[in-house]
Amino acid sequence: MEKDKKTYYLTTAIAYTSGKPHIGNTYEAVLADAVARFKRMQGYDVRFQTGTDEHGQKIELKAKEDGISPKEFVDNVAGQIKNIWDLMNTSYDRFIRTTDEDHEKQVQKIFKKLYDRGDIYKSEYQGMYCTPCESFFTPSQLIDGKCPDCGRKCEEAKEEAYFFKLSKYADRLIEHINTHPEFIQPESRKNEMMNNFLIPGLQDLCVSRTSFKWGIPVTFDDKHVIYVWIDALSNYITGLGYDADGDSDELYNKYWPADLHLIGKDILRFHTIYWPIMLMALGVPLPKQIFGHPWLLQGDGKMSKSKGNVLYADDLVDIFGVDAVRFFVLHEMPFDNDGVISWELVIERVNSELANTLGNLVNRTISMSNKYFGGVVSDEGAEEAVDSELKEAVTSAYGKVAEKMEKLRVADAITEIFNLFRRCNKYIDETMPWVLAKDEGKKDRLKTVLYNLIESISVGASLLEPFMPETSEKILAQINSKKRSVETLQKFGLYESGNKVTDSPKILFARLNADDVMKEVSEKFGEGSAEDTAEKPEDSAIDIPAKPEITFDDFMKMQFQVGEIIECKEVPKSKKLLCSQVKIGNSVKQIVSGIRKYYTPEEMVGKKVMVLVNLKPAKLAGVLSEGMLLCAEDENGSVALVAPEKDMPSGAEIC
RNA sequence: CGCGGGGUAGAGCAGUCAGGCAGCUCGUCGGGCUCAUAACCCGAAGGUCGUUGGUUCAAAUCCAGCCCCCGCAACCA
Repeated sequence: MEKDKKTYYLTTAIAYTSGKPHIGNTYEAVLADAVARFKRMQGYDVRFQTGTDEHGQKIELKAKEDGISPKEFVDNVAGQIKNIWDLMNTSYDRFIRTTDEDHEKQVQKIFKKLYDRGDIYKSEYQGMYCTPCESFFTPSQLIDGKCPDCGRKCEEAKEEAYFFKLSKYADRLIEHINTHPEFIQPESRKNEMMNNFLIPGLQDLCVSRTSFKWGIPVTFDDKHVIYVWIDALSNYITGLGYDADGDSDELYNKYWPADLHLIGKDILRFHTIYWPIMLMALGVPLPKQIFGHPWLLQGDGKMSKSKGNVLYADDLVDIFGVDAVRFFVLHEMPFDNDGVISWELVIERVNSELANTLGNLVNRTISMSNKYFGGVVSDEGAEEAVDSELKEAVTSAYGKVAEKMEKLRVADAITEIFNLFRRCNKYIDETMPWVLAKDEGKKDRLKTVLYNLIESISVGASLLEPFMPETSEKILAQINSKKRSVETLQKFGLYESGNKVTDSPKILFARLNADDVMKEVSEKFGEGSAEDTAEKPEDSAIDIPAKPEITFDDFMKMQFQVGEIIECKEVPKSKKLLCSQVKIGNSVKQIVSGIRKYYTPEEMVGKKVMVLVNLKPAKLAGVLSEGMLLCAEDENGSVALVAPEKDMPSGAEIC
């Protein structure tokens, strides 16, 4: 039996362990889980892999800031991510971490193999180099020709690095994409990749770094660590026990090539270009499909990061429960547009779909069964014409859902299931069981009506399992039934006649009062308004990386003065820039600042602020700037101008 | 002319690739019902499909221009 099963291997992108994942990241895992569960239901032998991407400079730095080792740092974050995935009931088979020993070992082998085959070669990376910081920068990153970190002079330099010959395989990849229209999904993305990257021509990819240490070392050249591409992408095969020397695991032989890589639309390029080329170079078959899903955005302005209330899956679960959150992200995500989430929207969905349509249906049906027949549900065969439409809706539901799922239209699949529940509610109105109950002669008809309802709910609940596993189970338990197989979902009348439903139905989803929920939310996670955030000095302290010590002479080189803003307007063609005329003593300087998001030109005028006067002028968005307005900046990039504490004349020196 | 996404009823969206009466859910209003979680069922109102022009018997849909919003990139001196 097992051998005959068709396999289905799907993966999510691995999450970067730089911090706690928000609801958008979680969406991907839940989406993959729904697909995985649905495929299992259809009888596939499914393998579902997810995990974390744990190397890189950013993590090295963050760990340093926290005063812990990178490994401790990623252990902590990966733990959080895994907890959230578990909380969301994602049924992954492996949670791979790029720091897993088996993964690291294979990545080294893959790198070596590509090198041995001549697809990776050593060359030089050119750029501007700051020796004290040991960092490379592109010319555009430099601040006035100087290092953006320490302000010292950078020099044109070369660093040795390994490069991967993408161009060699470009033609083959173009051919593959053209002959496999299903390869990149949604299809609109295909043109994007072709036009922007493949057709203009691929540049060889830099695949190693010497500027940081937190990565997998190149075995034959230990100055280098393997950069993210080869490290992270190869998780899809190393997680199955792929071996570059040909001694791969059973799992690999069984499940590769993957049926689906589910990823965010932002990383489509890496998965549809770099990854396939890597596989071609290794002589490994390509995955069948790569789906770049849209993003889940936080629509409500009230939930900005600067106010500290970004949406996290665990907070949402705290308020709404796992299945309500799963339902929301799966159902509210449009297929190729970005979706929106906010507390209010979740409340509305929970009330209308989960509480009203589904919860109430189950509850009223079970209540009637108890009220009229002591919970016993039996089919007395007293059919009437109205029944056929209900039966048709029930038996055709699976087909409709499967059709949507085939196209990964998960939201539409859920809609189909809820259409079934809606149809059941309508059936209750059509048959009016409470009227039948008053007529002793209609007893058989009443029994049959309730039987039809319970049977319909049993099918609906089974269909719900991939999307809302807990709810599915709860409903089936309440009606004393089991999850149906795909075959039996398409037949009506398989609920065991004479069976008894629970005599104490539990509310599946309670209706929520928006005001109460919002109150709870602000008590638990938030602070009411932006104004009173200031009274949390403990939390609002932030640390930034220390810069090298400077001498008093260095300090004295800088001239700070009080400046009065006498005129200010937005810089056309820019989004963040304001151009101010600043009166300093008796002269006026034009200064451009990137603070448009936080100050309007009107409120700038008249302010007396701290100005760095002797900064070399530079052009920003084509406009000359002759100094710098000093600002305080918090961790979210929100800024406040620095002003003298008492009124001082324009031009007063600050020292 | 940096790259990309979007603008369809009060809200959230589908429909656009293959042109053919403008649709779904929520909300609002009216009605019905009372088994149920003030739930359920029926009906109605509500849209210049961002804008201008073009192609067509016919355009939300195809073509061209313009406006606005959102990401990214750049720039945040």
